Amino acid sequence: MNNQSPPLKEKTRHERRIQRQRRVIMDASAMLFAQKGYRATTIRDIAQAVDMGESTLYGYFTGKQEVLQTILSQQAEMVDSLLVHLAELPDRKSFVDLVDLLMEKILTGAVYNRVVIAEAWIDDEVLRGFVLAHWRPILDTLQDFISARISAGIFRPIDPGLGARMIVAFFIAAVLPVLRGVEPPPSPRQRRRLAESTVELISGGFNARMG
Amino acid sequence: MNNQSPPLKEKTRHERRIQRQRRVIMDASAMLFAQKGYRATTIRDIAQAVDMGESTLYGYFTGKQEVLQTILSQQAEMVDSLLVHLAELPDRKSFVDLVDLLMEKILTGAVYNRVVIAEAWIDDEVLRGFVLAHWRPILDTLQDFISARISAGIFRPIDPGLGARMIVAFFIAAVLPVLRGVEPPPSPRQRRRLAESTVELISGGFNARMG
Amino acid sequence: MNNQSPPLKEKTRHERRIQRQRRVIMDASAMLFAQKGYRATTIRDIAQAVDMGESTLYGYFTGKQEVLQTILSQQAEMVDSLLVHLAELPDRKSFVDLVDLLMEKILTGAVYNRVVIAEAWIDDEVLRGFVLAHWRPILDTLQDFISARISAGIFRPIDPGLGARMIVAFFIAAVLPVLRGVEPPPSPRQRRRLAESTVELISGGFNARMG
Amino acid sequence: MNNQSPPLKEKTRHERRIQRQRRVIMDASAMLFAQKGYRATTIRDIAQAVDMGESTLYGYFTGKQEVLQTILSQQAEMVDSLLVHLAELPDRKSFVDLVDLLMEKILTGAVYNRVVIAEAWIDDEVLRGFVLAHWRPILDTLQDFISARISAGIFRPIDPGLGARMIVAFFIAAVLPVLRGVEPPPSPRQRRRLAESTVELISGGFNARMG
DNA sequence: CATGAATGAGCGTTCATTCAT
DNA sequence: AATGAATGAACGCTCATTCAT
Repeated sequence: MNNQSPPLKEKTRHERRIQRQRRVIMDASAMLFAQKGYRATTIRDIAQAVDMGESTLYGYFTGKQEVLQTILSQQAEMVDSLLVHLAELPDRKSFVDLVDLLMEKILTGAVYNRVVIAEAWIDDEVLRGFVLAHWRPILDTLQDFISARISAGIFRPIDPGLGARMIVAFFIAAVLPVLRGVEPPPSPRQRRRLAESTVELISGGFNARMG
Repeated sequence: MNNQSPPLKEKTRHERRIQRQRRVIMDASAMLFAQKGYRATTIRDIAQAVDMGESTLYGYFTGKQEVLQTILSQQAEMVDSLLVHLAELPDRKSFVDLVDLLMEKILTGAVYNRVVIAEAWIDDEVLRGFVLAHWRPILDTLQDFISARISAGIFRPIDPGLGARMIVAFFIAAVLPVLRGVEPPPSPRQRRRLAESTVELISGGFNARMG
Repeated sequence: MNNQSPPLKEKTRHERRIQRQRRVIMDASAMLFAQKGYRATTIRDIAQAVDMGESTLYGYFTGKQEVLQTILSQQAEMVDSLLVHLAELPDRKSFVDLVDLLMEKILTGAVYNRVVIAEAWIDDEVLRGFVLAHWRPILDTLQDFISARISAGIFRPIDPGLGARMIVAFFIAAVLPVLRGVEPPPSPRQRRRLAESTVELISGGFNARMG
Repeated sequence: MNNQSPPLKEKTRHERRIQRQRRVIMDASAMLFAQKGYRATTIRDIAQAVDMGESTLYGYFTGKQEVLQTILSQQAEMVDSLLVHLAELPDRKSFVDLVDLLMEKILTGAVYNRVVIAEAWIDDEVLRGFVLAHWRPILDTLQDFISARISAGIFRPIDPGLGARMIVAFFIAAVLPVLRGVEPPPSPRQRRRLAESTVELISGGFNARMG
């Protein structure tokens, strides 16, 4: 029999329990941080939301600050994970896939991103350490993508920097209302259609083609 | 005796003084709210910034909350004032003027807008009462503007809602880094050029024209 | 069957185990109480020091308070045990032996005594119940000892109370730095020499003898 | 008239008020620290003792810690002030004056010294930074004093280090019960007599002079 | 018997606001 | 009108102790 690893399993079970609890706390905290802001959210609020004693939380996090830090770090990792996909995309798949993927990734865990943005909007350290630092490679990749298409004669010769920023702009415009919670998250179908429209408009612009 | 108007004048002078002080307090507060967030900014911080006693502030505002409310209201009025200009623009002036004007208005008092955004991002009441309520007419106007151009055959038949959102998207992309303070405010020249590039890209898209 | 005494033996073995554990816990606690103070020492500190779960400690003591009480009681018993030796000493052995013995007893388990002093210095109940109550007989014995020597013409006629206090004074001076941990505990040889010097000075004073 | 310095006086008045309040708080705190220990004394205890709101205390001290620090520093200064007197004494005045002076200084503000001792007994930093550091010069002076008397043939040739420690020993023995509060502070007369007895015993020892 | 998890009570501290001058 | 002083309410956090396994 394979009962050679009970100690491992035992440990894993315990650790899984802890991880599960941390998740529960983080989810509730993110929800509250998103709705009221980090500062205005009290430990009591969080404890109430997860139905624990306040002091119990301190068994899973060293304090309110660490809950936020963990949320930020987790989202930073999420952003990093985008890069892996992006790097291979431009050649193999269409522009639409790229936009669709970015949207999907961002909107998954929308509440968490709302928290990240809220903090980054106020705190320089968060902005630089967690947002700019991790998004920069994405922007660079986009810029390379545009440059390559210009070289290939697919795009007309525009400033790649401005171009990259514009893609991000559409992005933000599409995604912000959902993150903020004024629009419901789109279904995969809706998201795909939005991505297609977006790419079409970016590609062709508003202007009518002259016959 | 010369007591014809002195009471009036006295009162006016006094009121002007009060208004001046309220301005000073609001400016300092907005600066601090922008940098540290409303919650994290203490009355003591503000009093120190304007070099007054803490309790003196209560002679000009009923409390910290009212300082914020006043900032929000003021910026809501600013947004309303955009509408007046916008309403006449589409016919007389170019698209570029429109974008340029919007940018200019938004970036004037950037700190105030940063505060508005920070609060609206967190507080539903602020979002609805001060932001959505006042920006909605602007969006509608943009949508009308696009519809009109489609009817006129200038734009190709796209969804006007999506179009309006895209204009706002560029807008946000151009303006957000300045509001956030990661980019310096552009000079009028730079702003104009940015507006031109933006409009050009919106109009023509990225794609190369086929011969 | 051989179950005549097993229950007894079993119980005894068990009790010994418990006593051993209590000792371990008390030693670690005394160390920590001495270094950081009773209040500042947490159950967690103790548990960590003895490598047990925190709640396990409650199987051996009813709480932190009882650990302290046990330490205090134990040292009170130690002081009582001094009396047995003292009572017979003055006649049979020299003054030096007396001082030496006291020093040895006090410095054995120095950490425990440091804790006792710390508590007695702060808590009236501890001072009266554990320190004064048990030291009083020692002081009385010393006083009797001095009175007897005065009667015998060995000491000159001084106030026996003041004399007893002075012996204790030398005592404290010699012992306090070791208890406090600013001096290492003396070797038996060093202790003997210190006792001799002390007694010599007490006997003869500082003054040079006039020819 | 001498009303040229009102601003100075005004400032002084305000500062005096603050100093007075700090004194009140320190006195009450020292009392409580002495009775229950620093750790066991809560801000609420202190606030209650001085009949203030808890938060009011923070207008005078940055926290509980600073109250203790101030007490410690103050007593350290007191000890330093002893040195000034000591330096001139040995030649001009008698040994008795020296002992009497030391006693008086130590017993003035006995509660404060009790707190200092309590902390020094537990906290190494306090012991070294506030006690040893400031008492060392006193001990050195005593040692010099003894050496000088030995050279002059007044004292017999004993170890000056041991001698100094013995003087301190008597000192501690005389003073400790008062600091601890088990004996009332002596009147100046009583103190003088105690000093005289002490010096006599130190000088001549217990032993009867042999005819 | 041993223990990690849970928790209520309470701590030191902050701060928007009010009060007395 | 201006202000330093005062404060209640609430916050983040700790810890001795209990509980469930």
